[in-house]
Amino acid sequence: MPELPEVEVVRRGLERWVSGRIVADVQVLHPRAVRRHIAGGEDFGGRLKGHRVGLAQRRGKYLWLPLADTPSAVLAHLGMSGQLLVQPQDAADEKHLRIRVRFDDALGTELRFVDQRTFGGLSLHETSADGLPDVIAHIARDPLDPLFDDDAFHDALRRRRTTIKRALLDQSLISGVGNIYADEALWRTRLHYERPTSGFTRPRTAELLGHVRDVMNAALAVGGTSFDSLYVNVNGESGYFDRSLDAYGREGEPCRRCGTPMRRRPWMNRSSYFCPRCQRPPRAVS
DNA sequence: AGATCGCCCTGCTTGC
DNA sequence: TGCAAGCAGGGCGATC
Repeated sequence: MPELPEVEVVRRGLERWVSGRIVADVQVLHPRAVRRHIAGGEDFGGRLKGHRVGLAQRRGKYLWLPLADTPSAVLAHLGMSGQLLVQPQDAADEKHLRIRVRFDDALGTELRFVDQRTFGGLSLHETSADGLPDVIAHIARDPLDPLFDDDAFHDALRRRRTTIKRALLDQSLISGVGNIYADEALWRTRLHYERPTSGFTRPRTAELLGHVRDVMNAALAVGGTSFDSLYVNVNGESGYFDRSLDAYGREGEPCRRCGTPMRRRPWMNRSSYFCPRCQRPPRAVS
């Protein structure tokens, strides 16, 4: 599943292989892939045609391609299984190919949106003065954004009546943190996922944010090396998930700090992985 | 308005 | 072996 570092790798790939090219034709092969484009697939393709693609942008797990000389952008979310690939035009269609974008040049490659589970999709939206697509105005800056405000995040944590993992996954507070990196950062900070945010001290928030950034940067460092080829590829191919996870998916395996078997708990239709010794529950939560 | 929860989707894994 | 249930999970809309 693509998390923020993988999405950033995709953004860089798009910037290199797609930005600057002019759209010649768009094929929408599955309506669900453009469900956020209310006017439908036909309208989506028609509005892209003839426009030059600007520099690829990203916030959290959203990325978008501005259409040059227009106040609009193609917004993309990869969801659970989405991929954006730059493929040779004569390459065989992927089994779950949803959208194809051809360009008005002789480079011989096309952009493909491939998505097995169809949680992701593309859509076209108006952009505001700062270039942000209007439909993601509510998405907070992500922790790798230089303009992310650590103090404001801390203040928001103190105001909320919620627990820390819910807050980490709340895209209006901080974006780009998914279930995996939330568990990783909490393990590193020795925090239980049900710890109330109202009692957080400034140093604790700072430590947590530091660990969130560390795990993301580590994954980015690994994942950013493998894409320097003709193809923009993503989707867990960084190898980071195979070797470097300390918490996620490690139920029953020894904690890398203290050796205590790690636990998994059902949580919000998901799972939370934690060390019962390093990450003590706040009250009667086991 | 803040918090919670169900739903969308498909392929792999697990269990009977 | 075959089938059903469970699981993965980001984001959004409905609900309280």
